[in-house]
Amino acid sequence: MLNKKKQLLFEKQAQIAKAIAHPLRIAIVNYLRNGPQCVCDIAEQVGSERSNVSRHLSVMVSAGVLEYRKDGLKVIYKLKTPCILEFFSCVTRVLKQQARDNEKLLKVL
Amino acid sequence: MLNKKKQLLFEKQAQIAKAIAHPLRIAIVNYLRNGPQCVCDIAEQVGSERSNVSRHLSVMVSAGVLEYRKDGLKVIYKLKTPCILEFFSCVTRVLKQQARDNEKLLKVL
DNA sequence: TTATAATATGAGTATATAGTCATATAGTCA
DNA sequence: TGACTATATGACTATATACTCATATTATAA
Repeated sequence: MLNKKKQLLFEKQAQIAKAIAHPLRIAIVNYLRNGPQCVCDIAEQVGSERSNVSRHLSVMVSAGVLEYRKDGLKVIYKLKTPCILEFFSCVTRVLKQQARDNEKLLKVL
Repeated sequence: MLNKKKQLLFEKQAQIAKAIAHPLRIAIVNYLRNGPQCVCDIAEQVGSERSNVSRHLSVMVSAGVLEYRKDGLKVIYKLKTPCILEFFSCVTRVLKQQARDNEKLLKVL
């Protein structure tokens, strides 16, 4: 059985993972590779309502993945911990492995 | 706006992120660092019902994060793409940053 | 064959999350 | 000031996810 400390750590880690575990949020993180962007441009880029994007952004801020600054009317969001991007290189490896597996399966059929 | 290909990629990536975005699943992945384990031992370790653990395991298998082999009555699960573990080193960095931020905040109060 | 054990899964409930619309808030500028 | 713009949020609905219990499936071994 796990102790309380470990459980708390796993919950925190899960919160961060959850913060990026959504197609729209991944699209946002991906867009922010190019540098800081306002909500309106992000919404335009990912093709969703501003109110919806605003919510997704605040989830990622709470999780510590993004940070923002205000600039006049606009609010500019940016990646806080760019190591998040490393995660995607692993994810890509997983996807490539899946593709190879599917290929093998196809040959057997 | 995003094209269809990108959207599909982001959905796949989100599926993988979702597969580990849960405290129990993180506990499982963490336990599997030590090597392959059966459902009963995993359930014991993480402190949850076997049926529940079994479901979590199958989610991670579908996402390509885990794989399994049968051994008599037991089913042995293991990490398929250990690079998933790298994700946690980033997550740890995020958490440390949060801790630093909180410290700063405390000093201001 | 029968009893037992490990695992998986259907069905149900409870909870969490996403998305939309309307509205509030705050900054800009004529 | 008043009109306008960007963003955030409350309230709601729809959907997804987690968990539990009962049951099915599969393998083992007496």
